[in-house]
Amino acid sequence: MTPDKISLLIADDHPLFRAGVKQTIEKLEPAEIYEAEDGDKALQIIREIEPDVAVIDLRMPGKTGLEILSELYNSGVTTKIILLTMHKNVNYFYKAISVGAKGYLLKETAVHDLIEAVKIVYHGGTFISSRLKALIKSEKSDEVQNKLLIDSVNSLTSAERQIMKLLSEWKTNCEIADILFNSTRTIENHRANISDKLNLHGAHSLIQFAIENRELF
Amino acid sequence: MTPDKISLLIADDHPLFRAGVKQTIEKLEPAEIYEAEDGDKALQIIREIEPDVAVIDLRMPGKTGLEILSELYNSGVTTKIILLTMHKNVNYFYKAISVGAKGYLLKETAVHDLIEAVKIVYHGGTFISSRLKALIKSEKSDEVQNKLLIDSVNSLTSAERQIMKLLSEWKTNCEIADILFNSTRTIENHRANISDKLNLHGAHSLIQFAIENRELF
DNA sequence: GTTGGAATGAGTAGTACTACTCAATTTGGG
DNA sequence: CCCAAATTGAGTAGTACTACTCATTCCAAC
Repeated sequence: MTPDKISLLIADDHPLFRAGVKQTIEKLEPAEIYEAEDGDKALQIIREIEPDVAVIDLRMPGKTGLEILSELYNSGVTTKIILLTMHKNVNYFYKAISVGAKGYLLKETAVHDLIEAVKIVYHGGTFISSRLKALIKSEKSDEVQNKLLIDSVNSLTSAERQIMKLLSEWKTNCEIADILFNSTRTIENHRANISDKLNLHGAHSLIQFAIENRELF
Repeated sequence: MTPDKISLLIADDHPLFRAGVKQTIEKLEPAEIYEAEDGDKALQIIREIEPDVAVIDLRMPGKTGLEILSELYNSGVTTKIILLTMHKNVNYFYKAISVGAKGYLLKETAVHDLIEAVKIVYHGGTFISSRLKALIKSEKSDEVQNKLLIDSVNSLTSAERQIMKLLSEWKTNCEIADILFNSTRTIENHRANISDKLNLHGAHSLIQFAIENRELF
């Protein structure tokens, strides 16, 4: 089917998982396979070798998959990137798409889907886990809502982003104020503005969002 | 080295990861390999087939690895169980050991370590990721402290456990009170007792512990 | 059949965060 | 240079949780 060997990067910090992906691909498709165990090495290999396709884990030591996508977006690199993650968080999916991901696969996905995704993306298409598609449709949060939510997250200022990062580490307002050399009142005001932008209300809704979506900040 | 084929169960909800483990073992060691994609199937296979060794993920749909260990503890089943998880949480490790795990491996572990662990455990020994051993030693929380902490967690009453479960789902005191048909004051008192047992103090320390150690409840 | 743990509930005081409004200063881009 | 956005800070009121103390009921084990 595919006349030439596909060159492929597998980036994941779990050696056993990389072995699974590698052997699955090799068994069914001739391919030149590169491996990376952290985000920095993955980025380096993509820039130096420009493989046809890269299958990248979202959460890795060093740079996350989303950070790699952001850095390569509009950089002229032709490598097509598929995110492969265990996170069913739809916000991560919308973020990935918004920074140029060509595919989004859940780790719970069947072996067959990975081959399919690599082929399709290699030929210029896009691939999304059917399980995730179902989630997007079924969930109470409808599609438009979530796209808007990602736009809101992207609209956060750097001070606001900083606070979300610290919140995702369970820091209190007091601690954040100390770290940023600000008054507690300032942090409180930033929090209020963030909650406003993200349409969050109630007790610990903001810290919950920060922790459940920490890769977005 | 090993005269007879080892029979081995691999339980993990990620097909690609199972493929990695399976092929890694098969390449280097003759083995009869079974697979399970969730906790219930894993438990069923262990009870029916009693494989020599079972490599089980901590977090799975259905029963978790820790729940499987608890159910099999003192049940007479001879299968030796190795937990294989990405969680570096030392509390999970101490809990696993306290319910009879023979090995505790991090997913970031080298391929070689898995083979080693299976062999050692098969022959009656125990195996712990060197990375985790390092963590246990280095961390500010010393070994004795953490063992005591697990004893404290195990000493929680059923009402207290229930509250920790609900807290790990970000429920507020108000919501928990409604769910359990209690007064908010009762929940507050239970929370105080739990914080006392676990030696937790300050703002959101209890909900943080509940979320970061949810598999313990 | 009493004793101790568990579960239930309350009083009171203090801290942390939310939910509004308002305002001064700083800074980057047209 | 100027304007809009970002950053910084505060007033006030209310809610959620912490940190103690204390009391009642229930149940199971000795």
